[in-house]
Formats: sequence, structure tokens, C-alpha cells
Amino acid sequence: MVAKLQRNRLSTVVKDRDAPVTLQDVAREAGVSLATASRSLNGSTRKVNEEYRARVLAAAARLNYSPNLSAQAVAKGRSRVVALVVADIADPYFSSIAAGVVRAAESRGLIVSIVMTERRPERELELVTALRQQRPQLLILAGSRSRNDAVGQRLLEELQSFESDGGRVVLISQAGLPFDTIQLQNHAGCRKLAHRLFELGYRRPVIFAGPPEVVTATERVAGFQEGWADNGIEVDATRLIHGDFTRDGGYVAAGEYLGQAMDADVILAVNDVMAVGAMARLREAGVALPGDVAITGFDDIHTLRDVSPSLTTVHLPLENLGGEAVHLGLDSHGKEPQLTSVEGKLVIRQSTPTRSA
Amino acid sequence: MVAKLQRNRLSTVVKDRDAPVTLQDVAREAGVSLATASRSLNGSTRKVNEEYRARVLAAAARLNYSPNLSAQAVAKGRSRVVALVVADIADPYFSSIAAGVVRAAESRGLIVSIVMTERRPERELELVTALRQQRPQLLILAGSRSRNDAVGQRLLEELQSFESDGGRVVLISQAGLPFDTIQLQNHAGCRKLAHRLFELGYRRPVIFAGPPEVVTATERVAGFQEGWADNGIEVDATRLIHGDFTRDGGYVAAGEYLGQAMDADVILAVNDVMAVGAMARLREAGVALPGDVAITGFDDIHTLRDVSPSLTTVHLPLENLGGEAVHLGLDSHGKEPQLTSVEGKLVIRQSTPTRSA
DNA sequence: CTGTTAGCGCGTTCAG
DNA sequence: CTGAACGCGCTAACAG
Repeated sequence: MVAKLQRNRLSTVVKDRDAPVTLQDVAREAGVSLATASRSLNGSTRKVNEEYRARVLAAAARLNYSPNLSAQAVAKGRSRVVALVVADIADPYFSSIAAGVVRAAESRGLIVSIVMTERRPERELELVTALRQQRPQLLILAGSRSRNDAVGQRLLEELQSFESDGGRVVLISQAGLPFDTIQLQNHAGCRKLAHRLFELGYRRPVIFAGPPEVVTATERVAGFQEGWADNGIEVDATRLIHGDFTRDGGYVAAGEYLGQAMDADVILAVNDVMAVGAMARLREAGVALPGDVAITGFDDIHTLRDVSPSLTTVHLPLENLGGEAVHLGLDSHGKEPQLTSVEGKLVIRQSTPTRSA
Repeated sequence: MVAKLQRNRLSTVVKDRDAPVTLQDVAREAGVSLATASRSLNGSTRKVNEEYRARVLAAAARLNYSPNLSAQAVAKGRSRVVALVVADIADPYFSSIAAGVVRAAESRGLIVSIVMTERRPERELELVTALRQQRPQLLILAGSRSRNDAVGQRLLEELQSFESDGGRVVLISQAGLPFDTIQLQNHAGCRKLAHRLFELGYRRPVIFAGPPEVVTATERVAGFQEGWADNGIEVDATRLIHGDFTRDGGYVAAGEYLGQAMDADVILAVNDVMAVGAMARLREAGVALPGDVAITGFDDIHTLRDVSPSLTTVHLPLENLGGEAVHLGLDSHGKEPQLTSVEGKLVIRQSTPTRSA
């Protein structure tokens, strides 16, 4: 309080609101220099007389001092934040990853900034540009890059500028860019799933694909197709229904499917959320699941594991993967870009019972 | 000084690989003063000659200049961030709110920092302390405060310090604290739901309650009890099963329920996530839903609307509410704490069919 | 309208 | 080991 009054002496017009307590105030209160206060409060390598140190800590507590992170950041050149870019934080795929990122970041004393692209590439570029201004230690891009190469090139440049300024980029998606990457084996996972479905007796697949420009979705589609092709079954474009990469996308796709009177014995949705949307639509139309048609998803979203019939899918350790992204980026500073590949694990549940041919 | 001169850019084409481009660099490149560069690039009220302005913008683009937000924040006294505290970002309840917050914040040029308390009150205190250091414009606490008054008092102090330093706190939970608050009508919503269930013919409710120390959960339980009491049905402690406020909590509660051979005709889970967990457990035990027992949730989580049987619940506009929190806090600076009350809307679905008595 | 300069809060040399 | 002084990148008075 005394410190406060002394500070106010300098300004002619005193505002109602107190100015925040600064390190300067703490130093004065403790009767030491600014430098000593700084060295006592933050984790400096320098040693401080234990008595002084105690006095500073006491003063800080008494004044309820809160260090100004921005000031520290500008003095040190980098802030203590991890930036995370997702398509939609309300989508369980991304919120699972985000949970892992936040948890890992907190364990390392960092705060996570999250932004949403709403699946618009130009928006993604804008957001990366904005986040760069925070000078975060890490910039994590979750979700697949899109194929829009107009902005894709600009985005790449932006990311490279960010790294040349001392930041680190981590991609959670597919390999191919010169940054730390956690690659999801979308293709392999879908192929395995196709093989297994064949073994279970399925022969007439239809794919509920995502948007053609979403890389993750197209990889999954390709994996499915190859998996069936391995068994001599060609899944051509007529057996492919595109739609948004969302619950509603699945719902709509199922509507189209119903309209076309297809002969599918199994539907492969490219992710769980779409599968669930599709199931809702099919059920509305009176289609029995899995009696009339089987269905599968991808991701193994935790929140969706209780749908019924329970969904056959490919499990991805989303939350771990978010944590891994943090550690990967933080520990690889200066090194060459690292590539980690994550395998999907088949989970056969009730939505795809053995089919007696 | 020497270093600075060496950094001087001779050619505009060459990218600097070490130090980030500063406003100083842009000014020099454009041949204007630092102040003019600043005024041209940020949204200052001051006017700048159109030619200079253009030169500055061109120079900034050429150098790929990225403003340092930390520096701006320290100069202006406050950062352009909104801080959000949630229990668990992977929980759809919170991720829905978060989506609203992020969207609204972005629309106002702010970046959102998210932290997770993992439902531990001491952790919440730590995190608020940490977030305060960012000097955010807004600090939004979503999810209910717990009843742990030891840390509760400290938290209150921390929040007040934050506001006296010029920040603004918004609570999404229950009224009672001297901050902007978006109050959820948990009690009223549950009471209405109880009334409706009575009308539908139900007479023997069992409540899957959350943890006793979570205010939101206890409010809902109390609302249920009062609703039944209004119709002369007392729901005493023997008809109440406590558990975590999560999917697994519901799963476990259902296990207990099964073990006790209760005579319920309807189960009231205090949120959708618990309801879904409970449904999974019940189904495992061969209980027919809603044939053997009806079930309801609360929240109307979007991702869960496709479970089957579809879940009767009380709809909360979670995403809007997140956006509202942002606008409320940002627009109420200096004013008295505002209180907004949000009503829950009954949604009767297939999990509670009319019951022929 | 433009440029100069003094801070903002803090980390960190560099002398004592 | 301590403290005075400078710098970080930027904004906002204050002159011109």
C-alpha cells in the first residue's frame, strides 16, 4: 500500500483503479534493487543472498504481485505460450487433441492459445499470421492441410518465417512439409479395416467420403479402395458419396445414399462423427443397423463409443498425440525436423458383425 | 548498437534468418520515422499521409513484418487475449462453450488462452494465478465453482486483484459472486423436467447425481427433487446415486443401480455425458431402454443427440453462451457486474416415451 | 501531419 | 553478491 502511494505521487491525475503492482514496487517494498528482486522471483541462474531473497518473496506476497508475462516476453524475446490451430474445437476429434496439448503444455509451464479455422484455408492463414505475433514457442497445426495451393504456399512461407524467427512448428497430419510432423497412418488404417471387413464377409462397400480437398479424408478413401482392391473388389466413383467432414455431412451423405437405392452391405464413413450422423439418418429411414447394412467409422472418438450399435472403427490415440506434439516440438529445437508416425488400431464392434455370405 | 547496424538490411529480397523484423526495420526500409510506421500499421486514430502509409505497408509486406504482441501489450498495459478456464476441454460441455468463446473472441480480434483444471480446485487457483500474468482483457471461468472454501476464498481474492488491475471476470455458472455472471437455470430446468416426466406417467425416479461438491450437480439434483415433491413424490437419499460428473461416472453409477435392484421407472442423470455412460452400462446388463427403464440427461450435447434411444434432456445453448460471455465482459467494462440468466429448454425424445400407468 | 523522445515492465550485462 | 543502467519492441505524448 505504501508503495502504491509513492507511485501515485508521480502522476498528477490519479485514476480510481490502482495500477498493477510492478517488480519495481516489490523491490522498493523489500528494500532491494530491481535486479535483486528479479533474480529472486524468476528462476535466474544467479544466486541471491537468502535473506534478501526471503524479503523479496515476502514483499511480493504482501503486495500480491503478479509478474507481467508480456514484459518478460519482450525482454527475453519469446513468450511462454503454445499456439494451437484446429478446425473446430467443438469437434471431439480436435478437442481430444487439444486436451493432450493443454495438459502437456501446462506440465511444462506453458499456456495454450487456441484458434479455429472453421475449415477455411484462408482463415487458417490469417490465424497463423495472428498467432505468430504472439511469438509462441510452438505452433501446432492439427487437422489436415487442405489442397488449396493458392493459400497453401503463403501458409508455408508464414510457417517458415515463424521458424526462422526462432519458433517451432509441429504438424499433426501428413508428412511432406519441412517441419516436425506427427503423421497419422490414415491410408494403412483404412486398408487394414477393409481387409478385415472382407474377412468378415462383406463384399459391397460404399464410402461416405469427406470433401475432396481435405487430405486426411482423401487418404482414408484411398486406403479403403486399396484394401478392397487387394481382394479384387473395385470401389469406383459410383460407390463414393462426398460430404462435409462433420456429423451433418454424414447425415446428408446417408440421405443421398438412400435416394440412390444402392446395394451396399457395409458403409465406410471416413470418420466417426460422419458415421454417427449417417446412422441417425438411416435410422430415421427405418434402416436396421447393422441388420440391413453395416457401418464403420474412423478415429474412435471417446464420446461416441457408446452409440448403439457400437461402432467399428480405427482407434487413434488422439489425446496422447496432442501431448506428443508438444514434447516433440519443445525438445527438438534446432534439430532437423522429426517425423513420428502413428498407427491406427482396428476396433471391431457391433456395427459390423460377421456376415454369413 | 553494432549488432543493430549489422542487421541492417542491404537488400529487400534477403530474408533475415536470425532476429525477427522489428517495426524499426520497417520504418527504416520505408524511410519514415518509427512513429509513422506504428501509426500506419496499427489502427491508430491518428491520420497518416496516404503516400507514407502505402510505403510503410509495402515495406512491412516486403520484410514479412509481424508485430510483436507482447511489446504492444507492455506498451499499452493490456494484452489482446481472453483467458478461459474449463474443467476439461475434451468434455463436450466445455468444448461447446469454448467454441463459442473462441469464435466471439476472434470476431473481436482477440486470442483465447485455454487452461484445464481437471476439476481440482487448487489447480484452478494456480491456473488463475498463472493466467493473470498474461494480463488478459477477460478471464472467463466456465463450469461450476466447487464448495471447497479453503481455496475458494483465495480464488476470490485472486479474481478481485485481477479486476482491480483492470481486467474483467466473467463466470459461467451460478450467481453469487461479485462478477459478471451467466447463470444457468439448473434448478428450474430440472424441476420442469420432473413435472413433465410426471405428466408422462413416471412415478419412481432415481437420480444419478454428480459429486456432492460440484454446485451445478447439486442444483440439478435439488431441482429434480423439488419437481417431484411438487407432485407429492419424495426422492430421498436412498434413490440418489452419486458419481463423477463424467461418462465413466454415469457408467459406474449404473453399475451400483443394477446391484441394488431398485424399482425405478425413470433415471435422471444430471448431465448427458453421465446418461450416455449409464446407458452403456445398462445395455451391457441387458436392460431394455426405454422399455425397462426410461432415462434423461441435461445439457443437450450436440454430439450426443444421435444416441439411441435419443435422449430426453434439457437444452442449454452452450455455444451461444460462450459467445455471450465474451461480449458481456468486453462491453461491461467499468459498469456494475451484470447478471444474465439462461433458461434450459425441455427436449423430450425417445428415451422417455409416454408411460401407460 | 510527422518526427523525437520518454516510458511500459522486466532481464541482463557491467561495474562495484 | 548487489545495484545502476541499458535494451527489448512498441505506443503515446510532445514538439515542430
